[in-house]
Amino acid sequence: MTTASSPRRIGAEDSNTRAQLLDAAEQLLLEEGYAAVTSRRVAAAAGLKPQLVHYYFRTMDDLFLAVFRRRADEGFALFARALDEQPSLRTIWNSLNVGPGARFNLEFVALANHRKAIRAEIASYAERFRTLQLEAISLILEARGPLPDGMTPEVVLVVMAGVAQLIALERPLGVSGGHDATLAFIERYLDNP
Amino acid sequence: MTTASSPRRIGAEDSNTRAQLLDAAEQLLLEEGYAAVTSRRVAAAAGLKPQLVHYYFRTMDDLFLAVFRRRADEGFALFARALDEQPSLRTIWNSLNVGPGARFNLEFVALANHRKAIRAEIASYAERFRTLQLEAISLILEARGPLPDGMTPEVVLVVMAGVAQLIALERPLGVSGGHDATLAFIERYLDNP
DNA sequence: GTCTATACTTCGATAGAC
DNA sequence: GTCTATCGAAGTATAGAC
Repeated sequence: MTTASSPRRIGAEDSNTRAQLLDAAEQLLLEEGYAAVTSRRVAAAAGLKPQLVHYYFRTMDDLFLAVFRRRADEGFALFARALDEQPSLRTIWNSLNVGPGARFNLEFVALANHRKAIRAEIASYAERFRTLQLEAISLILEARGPLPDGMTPEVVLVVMAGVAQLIALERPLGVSGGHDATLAFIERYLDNP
Repeated sequence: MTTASSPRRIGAEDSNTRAQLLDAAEQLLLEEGYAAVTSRRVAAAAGLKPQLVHYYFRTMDDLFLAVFRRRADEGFALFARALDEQPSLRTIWNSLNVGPGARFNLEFVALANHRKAIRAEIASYAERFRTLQLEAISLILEARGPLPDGMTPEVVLVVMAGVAQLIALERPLGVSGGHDATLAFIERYLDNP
């Protein structure tokens, strides 16, 4: 998890305290945005001293990366398993951050805009995830028969992902124009090829 | 622009210095994210003293709001005018932040997640914009003839907005899977009812 | 292996000088 | 009407004590 060879010592990866810090950082990120994830605030939320953050994570970037990886690995595994059990359009739709994971995403993308290390990690994860989704949706749509002209599986995936993300971004703001109608439209498509 | 009655004095709204600060803040926001927009960095970018930020904007929130409003008002006016000249699906598609305005949007939405005053402003703007878009797209689609079952003008608008936003978010990260195919699909739809 | 004392930098904001 | 001197709080990070 540490970025490079460093003279300073770093806490054990399986430490309980470390996990508490990760939890606190994740919650802060979701509730108040990445700018609120500071060493002091993370520590305070975990009931620990600020310096401990730097003991377990050499830099704040290391902390952000650890938070991201934990969620990403979990999300990837969950999706792969769901796909294995039930390879349907609905499983793919459910994987598209309609829930709380979307705000998480938003914060990381915003963060990635000005932190190189984080950008690389997010991009790599997003590519892997999209590839897996694309393979799955191609098989599923193929079984349904031919698609309208120009509408490839890629297009269906990007449209679903876009709609899911737009709604996830707007809903917390209280903007909801057109959401219900679009969700209904997608529901119908999921059920009915 | 100031939030409330305050004992402290605030610089004139048409001041040249003030405009320079707004420009600097906007550029920083786009290039480095909202967390980089601090009084000191804004001032440095404008070649001015940090305290001037607080002279022209009582709080940093006031500065953010001023930056947002300037762009939002301009965007709204541009769109209304474009719509008047050429009321087409393409005009609506072009208004959906495919360009540089998207990152701007992203930063503000992220910012809105933890600043009440900003959230209210953005939500109100988004609603107004969406309403105008919806009126326009309804007229345009009506003229094209009946839509497929369940696909209302709202749905078309949300889908287009979602795709535009997804691409705008992913492109700077270097993620591009499915973008080209989807853009081609939309192009075809814009031209060809 | 785990945590604390501490250095140094940058932040937002105000009061008051020109 | 415009800008400067300055404060107190918060930020990241390191070296070293238990």
